[in-house]
Amino acid sequence: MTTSSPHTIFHVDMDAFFVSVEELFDPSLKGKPVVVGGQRDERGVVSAASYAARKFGVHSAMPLRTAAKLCSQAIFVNGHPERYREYSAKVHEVLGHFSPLVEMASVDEAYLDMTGTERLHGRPLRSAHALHAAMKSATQLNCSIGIGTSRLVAKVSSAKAKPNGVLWVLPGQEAKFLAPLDVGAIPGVGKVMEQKLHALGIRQVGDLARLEERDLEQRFGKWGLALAGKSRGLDAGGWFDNAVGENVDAKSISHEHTFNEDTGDAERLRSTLMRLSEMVGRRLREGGYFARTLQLKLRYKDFTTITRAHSLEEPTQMDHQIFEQARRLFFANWKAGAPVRLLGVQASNFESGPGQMDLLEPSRDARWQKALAAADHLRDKFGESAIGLARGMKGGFRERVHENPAALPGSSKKKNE
DNA sequence: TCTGGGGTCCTAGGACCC
DNA sequence: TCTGGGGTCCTAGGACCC
Repeated sequence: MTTSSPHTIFHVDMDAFFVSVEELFDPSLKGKPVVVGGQRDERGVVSAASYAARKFGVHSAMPLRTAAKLCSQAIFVNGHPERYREYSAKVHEVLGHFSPLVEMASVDEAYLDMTGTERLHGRPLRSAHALHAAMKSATQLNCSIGIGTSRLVAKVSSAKAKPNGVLWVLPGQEAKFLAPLDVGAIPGVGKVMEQKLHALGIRQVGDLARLEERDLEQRFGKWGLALAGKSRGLDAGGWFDNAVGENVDAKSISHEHTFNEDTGDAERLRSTLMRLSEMVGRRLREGGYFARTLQLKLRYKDFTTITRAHSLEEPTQMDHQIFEQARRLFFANWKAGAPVRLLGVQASNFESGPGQMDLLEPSRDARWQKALAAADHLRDKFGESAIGLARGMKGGFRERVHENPAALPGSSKKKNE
């Protein structure tokens, strides 16, 4: 982003989104300590907590069982991803009335480039309040809005505006606004980086801004350089540099599953890999992606986790090819019989289309494509359980797919909700 | 406390080629 | 004979985000 004529960026963040949506479906939840993400005795983490629950120390990403201990009277609610998608679409629609440049950063937050909309919508604070009101009347949901000259400043200020507020950081005031905040407030600075900075006596963003760029680069490489810019309110590094609304293609598609209880049952593990492979294949076909690299993820009881990848000669989007690699990688690396906590399958390294078809048997791939298209169609029509391409499921057993809100990107928030 | 699921980006080492 | 260095691809792991 250039400095010549400052951009006006809005960051719109829905307040306690999952909880608020659940309240619309069950108004009796209002005002109570509510935890969304699963039941109190389940393996899993909190996707969202109501403000009443947060008073007990419950927060996103915390194990459900811990939340139950902290707040025994909390009401535990399973997530409903389809509801969140539905409301996310409503949110998106409202935002579209305010700027053509809207970018949903996750289900419950978005960036808007409001540069040059003043003639239509008025000054930033005025349009933000109009947006806030329009959001409430269209969705019955509260949001908070941060306004700044960069994504970074808009995002940090929306966090400061919570709950249900609007905050505008005037052009030129970015460094002053950020200076007193803890370094952990900078998006991209997590626990590890925060500790490293604290160890150097750097606690606030202002401390960071006073350092020489070169020193930061020497100590932290590329990321150090970006950090120097961020401390002054600039969008530096990675995704932040993209223009708002710019379409970015997916880089990977993955599915993973944590078992309710660890299992060393080879047949069960195999059938889970099959199901995950089908889910990945399905999404590849929906998106029109062909993947060259397939990766297996394996987590044991003690949480040690390995990933093993393999790149194919020709990219694929077909279930059986994905499964073939996942299965091979699994049985080549699994300590046979060892209890497994999690399995995952990931596709990446996308290319635009399939390469050479099988010359010896040109009809083979085509037949598969056709069969899969038909299966996808049936699933669309009758639901996920209508059909399984899973062959050789001797146990006759499939792990049940249970709808978890966390399956949505942007489902939990470690901070700043 | 006992740790989900779906992503992105970065680093680092080794293979391989020139 | 000993010893380069750059570039690219692949793989593994980890920090971080929502």
